[in-house]
Amino acid sequence: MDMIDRKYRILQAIIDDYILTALPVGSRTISRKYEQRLSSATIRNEMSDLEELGYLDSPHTSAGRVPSYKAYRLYVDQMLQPLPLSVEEMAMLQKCLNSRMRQVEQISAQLASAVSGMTHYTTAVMTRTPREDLRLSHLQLVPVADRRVLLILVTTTGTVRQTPVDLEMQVAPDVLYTVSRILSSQLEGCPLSQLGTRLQEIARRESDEMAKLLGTLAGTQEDVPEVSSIVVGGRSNLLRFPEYSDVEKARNLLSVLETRDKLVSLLSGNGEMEISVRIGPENGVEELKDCSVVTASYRLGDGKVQTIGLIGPTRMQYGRAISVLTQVGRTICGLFSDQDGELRP
Amino acid sequence: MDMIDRKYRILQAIIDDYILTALPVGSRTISRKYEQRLSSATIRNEMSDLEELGYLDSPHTSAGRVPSYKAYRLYVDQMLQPLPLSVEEMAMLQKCLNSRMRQVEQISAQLASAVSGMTHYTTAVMTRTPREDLRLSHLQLVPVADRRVLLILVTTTGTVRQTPVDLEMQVAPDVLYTVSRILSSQLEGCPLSQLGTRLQEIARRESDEMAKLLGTLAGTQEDVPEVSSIVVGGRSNLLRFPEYSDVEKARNLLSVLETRDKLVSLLSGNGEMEISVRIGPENGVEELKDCSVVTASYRLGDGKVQTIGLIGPTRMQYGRAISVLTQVGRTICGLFSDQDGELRP
DNA sequence: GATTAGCACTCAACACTTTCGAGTGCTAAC
DNA sequence: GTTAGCACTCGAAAGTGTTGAGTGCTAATC
Repeated sequence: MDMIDRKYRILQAIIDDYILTALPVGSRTISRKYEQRLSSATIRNEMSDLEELGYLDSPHTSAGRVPSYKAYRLYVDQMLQPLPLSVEEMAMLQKCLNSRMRQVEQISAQLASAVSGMTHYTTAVMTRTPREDLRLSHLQLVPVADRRVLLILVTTTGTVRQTPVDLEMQVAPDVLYTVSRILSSQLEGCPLSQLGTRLQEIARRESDEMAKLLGTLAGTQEDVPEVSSIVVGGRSNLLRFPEYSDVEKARNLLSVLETRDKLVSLLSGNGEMEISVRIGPENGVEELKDCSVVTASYRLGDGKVQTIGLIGPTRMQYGRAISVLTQVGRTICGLFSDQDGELRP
Repeated sequence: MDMIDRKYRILQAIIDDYILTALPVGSRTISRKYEQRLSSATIRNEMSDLEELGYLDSPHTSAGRVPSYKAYRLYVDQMLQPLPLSVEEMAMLQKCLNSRMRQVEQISAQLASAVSGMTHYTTAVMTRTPREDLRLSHLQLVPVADRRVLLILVTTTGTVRQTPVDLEMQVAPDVLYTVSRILSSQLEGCPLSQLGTRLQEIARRESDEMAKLLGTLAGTQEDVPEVSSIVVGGRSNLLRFPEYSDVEKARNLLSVLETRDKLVSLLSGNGEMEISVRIGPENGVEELKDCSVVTASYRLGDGKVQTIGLIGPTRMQYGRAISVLTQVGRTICGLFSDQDGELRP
């Protein structure tokens, strides 16, 4: 029996137990539940070593020991065994995402609630549209009121964006249609981010009336927000954990979840289709220094990128969290065969 | 000094004090803080009467007394004095709603966060569109992909609704335009709820190809949800109140706020531009039987109806809540001079 | 007759002590 | 290297008094 290996196993047992119970783990517990061939005294010696190595902390002399951040890091990096979901759970996920939904908001909400239900962790779903990816496919002006039109932009990926525009003069529907057709053909393939500038250019080449119209249109295409929506689900789950039975802590946490900026920073900064685990202070938000965040991003086929984040105490069930997010990724990618963010059964 | 009047004043003092402190109120407190000309013994007698009348409860023999639901009801119905907001607060509200926003979701979120910030109560904002009110003003088909078009409906109030439609055959943009124009003129003024039926009717009079197209369009106009969005803000405020320092209670409450149905029922059922106060069990949601809900509805000019609900403990600052909601109503109605849900500075 | 002072009684909250048990570290024996 | 044994530590839980805010009742006072 390799000694290094044994230390490793004991550390793993401690982390597993602590994740399960949230109670400091004593040598006796390990000896009875995990390493029955070793006496508590032996475990004690090992634990003493592990503490010296920085993997364990002791809250006080006669409590058990608690894993340190370093331990969780090691655990996540090396000790995690894949933990497949049950068939029922996968079916549940599939079913939940299957229902016909049109709005991204709705999908996100559904997803957040399903995932938080499955994991018991608070779940945040952020959807953003990387602007550079969006190119114009079709443009249409629709009359709404006398001097008011709706500018509809269809992108190559099928996303639709609508902007109300107030014109300075009245324009006949037929004219609007002609203008739409000309602009459509001239601007096809133009990145949405450059649409304003391109419209200005075209306007410069046009005569008085038309230039004015195009100028007004250009003016509406300035600030398109990148992050479109953030939905949070399963907040009440936070209060299940004994670490937040202190109301003040819970309140802090909840109020972070109400701060859009902090959520964005929590969910940003990892690549596409990649799962990232940020333990404790790693997540960068001061108030969440003893929370961990597991995030995953998926590309939704229509140019949108969705990031799902699970937020829980540092003693999170990382294996479970990662499995669920992986499966969600597979399910979503399988479903999104469509162009406008609509799900297909 | 009228005796009835005095009882009244004492009850009011008790409620006021309890709302402020959340602590059972004793006779001595009232005698010192509110009715200095009366001794505690006198107050005691009055309180004893009030208890017999059902306005006060005593948690146990030697605690003070606590207002009953009946007392709160009386308080709200008869004792409430108008409590105008400060100039700063009104300015804050105005400023917060003033910023240019396009999406109803955004307005709601902003509003929820502002109102919950001002009142320290959790705030839910529901937006719905009474279907019967919506009538078609303009219809436009926009090509998106080969066999895919976007059906855009503009209502008389200026709301825009878009539905992606998959066609069975490819249709040239010019044809789409012509069809749009004809349908627009034929269907103008048609309530959105009847749109599907009307399209079917027209289809029946048409030839093969066209009938198919119209039939497909009609098929998409079936289930338009009435409640479009619910946004909740200031959840963390709940944990400020000592009544929710019991984590289990707080969790229950939070999880009600995550149940869309319950939120809908909480926010539904009061008329337009009217403020409703539902105390404790009156709000009809079992889990919220010791919460009160103050709601107000406003018509947004574009046919949408927004309902704002403040959720807090039964010892809510009703006066304050009502003032804030009244002011919000005024501000919103002032701002919504526009047709498509966009706010104007 | 309404008001009040006075008194006995109640009960939660707080501080304090004791007990208990789960834990540790160390040492000596296996 | 492993383990049994022992002394020690410390938080949690349970028990104990004390305090103070509260009540209800009665008798005296205005």
